[in-house]
Amino acid sequence: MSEVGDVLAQLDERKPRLVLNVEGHALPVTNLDKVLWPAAEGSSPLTKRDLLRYMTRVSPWLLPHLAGRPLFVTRYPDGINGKSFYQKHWDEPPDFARNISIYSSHKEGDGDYLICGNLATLLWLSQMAGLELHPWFSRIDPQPDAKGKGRKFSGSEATLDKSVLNFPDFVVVDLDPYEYSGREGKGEEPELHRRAFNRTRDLALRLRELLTGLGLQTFVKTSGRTGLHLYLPILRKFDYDAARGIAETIGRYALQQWPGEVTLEWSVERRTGKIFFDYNQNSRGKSLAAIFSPRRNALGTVSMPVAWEQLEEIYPTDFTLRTAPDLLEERGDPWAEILSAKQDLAQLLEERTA
DNA sequence: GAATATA
DNA sequence: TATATTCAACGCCTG
DNA sequence: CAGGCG
Ligand SMILES: [Mn+2]
Ligand SMILES: [Mn+2]
Repeated sequence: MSEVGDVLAQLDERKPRLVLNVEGHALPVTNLDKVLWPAAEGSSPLTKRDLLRYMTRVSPWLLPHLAGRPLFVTRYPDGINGKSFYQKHWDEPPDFARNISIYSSHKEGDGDYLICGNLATLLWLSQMAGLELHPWFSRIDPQPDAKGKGRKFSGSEATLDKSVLNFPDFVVVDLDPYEYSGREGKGEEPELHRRAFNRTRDLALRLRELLTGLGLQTFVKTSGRTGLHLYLPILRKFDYDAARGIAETIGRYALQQWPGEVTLEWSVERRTGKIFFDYNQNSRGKSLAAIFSPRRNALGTVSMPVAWEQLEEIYPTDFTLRTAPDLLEERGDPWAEILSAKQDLAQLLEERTA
């Protein structure tokens, strides 16, 4: 039996706690019937067992996207309505998990970061109620496009600066609609609604047209909450600062082209009515919710990749812990080849400035 | 959620 | 054995 | 340096 089928069969045993055998590793899992996503309008509750099943089923598509990337999580031990917190470092991760030492400017010293390279690590994070996965945009493997870059990440800022971890695989754009439905409580973030999502979708389609015109291939996914994530895969010739500069340039162009739709404002209140073009995540140690990551959303939505041709037919709530695995098995992952579609921005800039 | 301390 | 307490991030920008 | 922000 496949590893996925084997773990799913073990999870069918209706005990509240089990010791899973995952690829030969013993993994204790507890509180399997604890509700992490309470029942909402039109949806039954989702438990920790449901989370483990979901992660197991999507793992064949998810793990390749996490390979070699430092990963942190948002933990919700008491469910999505309970207290949550980020966790980047683990004292003593299980022996099947990989930990690497990376310099941190904040700490002025080294810290250990987790890299998730197997199903056991993924399910251990679920047991820790690490629902939301946040992988870096850079990774430790220099193959195939960063062969000369350093592979030592600790000791000093200078060492990390010149290492492969300072060179992201993507320029990313986070599109967050700040059009409010009017039903939000005071001080709350805008909730998902049709008009705001449709505007965000239309902006994404225009951005795609712009980038296609420059000969660039872009990938799109739902964030799992209200907006969209655009990823532009690049050869690792530019560091994070340069990637951020490119995203900012695209953002300034978009603001000038569509001033009624786009905002680059850092102040939340000044974003009202517009779509926040967030280029600020192009930074070492920052992240967006991973592809296929569950989110803090009443319906149990996940971040789902979408083919551009399908973007006008979808809505973020189409993709949940319940629905995404079947869809993935039917249609496959539109992002599967993203690392084979890396583009030479250095050459493009050279051509266009020449 | 887990480790630790205390009754 | 049961309960209480503590802990779990950080990079960048602006004033 | 503190506070805002994601
Ligand atoms: Mn977003
Ligand atoms: Mn954002």
